[in-house]
Formats: sequence, C-alpha cells, structure tokens
Amino acid sequence: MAVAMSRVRAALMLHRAVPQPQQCLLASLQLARTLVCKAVETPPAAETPPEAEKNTENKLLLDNLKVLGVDVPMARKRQPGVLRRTETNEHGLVTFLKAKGADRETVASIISRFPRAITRSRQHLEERWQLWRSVFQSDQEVVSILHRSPESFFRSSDNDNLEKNIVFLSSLGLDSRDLHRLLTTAPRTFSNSVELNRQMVELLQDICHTLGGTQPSKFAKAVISKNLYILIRSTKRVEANVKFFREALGLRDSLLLAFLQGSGADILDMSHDILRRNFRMLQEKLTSVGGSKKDSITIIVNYASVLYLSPERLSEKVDCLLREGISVGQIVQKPKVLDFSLENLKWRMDELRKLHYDFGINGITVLDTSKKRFEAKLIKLSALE
DNA sequence: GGAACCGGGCTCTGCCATGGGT
DNA sequence: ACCCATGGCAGAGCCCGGTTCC
Repeated sequence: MAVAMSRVRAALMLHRAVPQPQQCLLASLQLARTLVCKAVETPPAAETPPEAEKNTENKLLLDNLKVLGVDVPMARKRQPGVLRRTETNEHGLVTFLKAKGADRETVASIISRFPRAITRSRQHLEERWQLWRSVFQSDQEVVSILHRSPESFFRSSDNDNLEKNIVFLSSLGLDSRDLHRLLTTAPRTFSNSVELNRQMVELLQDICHTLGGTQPSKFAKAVISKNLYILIRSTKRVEANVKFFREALGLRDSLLLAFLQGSGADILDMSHDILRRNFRMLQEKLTSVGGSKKDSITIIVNYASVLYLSPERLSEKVDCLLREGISVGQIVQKPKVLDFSLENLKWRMDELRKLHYDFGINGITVLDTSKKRFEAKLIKLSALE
C-alpha cells in the first residue's frame, strides 16, 4: 500500500501544472487510499460445507444465494466454477453493498449476473469502492453503475491496475469531468489493463504523427473525449477503420486528421465490417437517386454519423425526403437532416405541407432545428397564411 | 430577428474465447 | 482439469440550443 501511495504522490508531482479539477481528483484519490489503509483487514467469510467435495456445488452456498434472492440457474450458466468454491464472501458483499445504499433486488441481480462478485474480500471491495469514489460524487452513483454493469466493477481483481488507470487517464489531460463521463459511460475502460489503454492511446498518437500532426497528445485526448467508447475497442478495429477512411475518403492528411478528431471520432470505433457495408450502401443509395460517389464523401465529411445509419434506415429517410420534393443536392448540402428520426421528419413535412411550404424556395434547414424552434416557426408561418 | 453553423448531450452490456496459473 | 482474468465482439440514432452570420 505504501508503494501505491507513493506512486499517487509521484503522479501528483508530475502533474503540478494541470488544471485545478484534476488536482482535486488526484488529491481525492490519495485520500481514498489513505482511508482504505485505515480500514480493518477483514478476511473473506468462510462458507465451508460439511464435506468439501471437489467438482460438486457447495450446497450451503447455493442455499445462501437462494435466500438472498439470487437467480441461481443464471449464476450457474454464467460462472459455474463460483458455485463450487468452498470459500466465498456473499454475506460480506451483501452487507457491503447495502451499506452503500443498494437494495436487496439490486444486490441479488448483481450476483446473478456476475457471480464472481462474491469471491471478493471486504478489504478488496472497500479499496475498489474508494477508487471509484475518487471519480464519482456519491455512493449512489457507483451503485447505479454497478446495477447497470456488474461486470465492469467486478471483473478484475487488480485494484493496483485500476489506480494506475486513473493516474494514466488523468495524465492524458482528461480532467475530472471527462473521467467522470468516461467511467459513467464506458466503465469497462477502467477494468482494462493499463497497458491495453496505453496501446490505444499510443495508436491514436501514431495516427496523428502519420498524418503529419504535431500535437499527438492533444489529438488522442480529443478523440477520447469525443468518443468515450474508443478505449474499450480493439486497436485492430480502430486501425482498420482509419486505414479505410484514408483510402475511401481520399482526403489530404491534414483534412483527414481534422475529420478524425472532429465528427469522425464518433464512428472511429464502429465495427469495421458494418462501417464498410454502410459506406458502400450510402454510395449505392445516392447513385441510385441521381447523386454521385463524391456526394457521399461530402456527406460523410460534414456528417460522419451518417455511417451509423443502417442501410434500411438511410434508404427510408432519403426516400421520404425525396418524396416531398427535396433534391439530392439539398440533402448533400444539409446532411444533418438525416440525423432526425423518420417519424419526426414525416411529422415536420406533414405540418409544412399544410402550410404550403416550398422546400425548393425556402430550403430544408427548417427540418434541422429543435422541436421548440420548429414549433415557433410553424406559428409564424401560419400567421402569414 | 431569423437563419445557419456548430458542437454537445444522452448512450453500451453480456457473452465468448483464450492463455496463464494452480 | 479447472478457474480466473482479460481481450474482443455484436449492433447500429436522435435531439437540443448557444453562437455567429446576414
């Protein structure tokens, strides 16, 4: 523990120049570790069956789990080995989580979905909790993430690695707000080995270098804060996607770099096959209605999330707009209209039709506004009628 | 004052495969 | 032989409003 403490202290020294929120975070991380040091060492509760047989389930444990409301068949399906263990800490876990504000159902659901949780000792739980709390504001926030994704919290037993991750991610210049968003949105990031996270960051920095960028760290930070899922994807996937963009978009390096840390960051982590498929289908759809392949690139550069749309959804939206007399050129110039749901677009076009709105004369920007602004616009248009 | 531009907010786990350790 | 820890994958949008421009 003393070693860990000194590491955090060292991290604090290293990042003396960072903004205030980050200093606060590292300070609270240090405090968290201090508190855990003071916690009483509690060995895991032993649940030894009368006859500890190998390769058979621990009957006493099964009874305990049933009493706790755990879905035993589900637990058995997920991690059968846990049910054969002779030493587990289910009571300790229940007491611990309840003290943090989790109700009975939540705890039962957590164990059902990630049985290995009951193998963690009190000391381990306390330490891990405090590390999470160095990023979150309250116990309740941690409980809600645990309820959502028990695996993210319990899959790794390496608290030292978790601490290194927090220090490493802070060192990228991600402030406490970014870290909070990261841990809330993609909690698995913090269970990755710090080495895996480092590999992704290095890949991003390499990409920046390759494209002639001069601020690789800034680039990596920008991509991560724009796409919080990037660190739970494989470097293989991200690398393949960048390579594909490079070939398919035909942009100058500097433009590609701007694209990747801008709107392109959103789709950088897409499944590579789906990305290629959606790109191909976008081109096919546009050419089938009179557009060109160049148009599809213009759309992607201005609105990368178009590649997120399934071919069916994209086709429906484009057809829906064309039926209303909107031209392909208008869609290419204003692709963000594709961002809105089909239902929303239909409703807006119905309302505008009633008021004899002419998209040819007035353009289609009216479709790309918030509901509030759109309704205000409708009122004005009806007054003019 | 209204249109256009622009970026940000939500959001994503549960399962399988595999290699290492005992 | 078994369990644990870890890496990787599937699947695939919608909405809002601050700021700037004309």
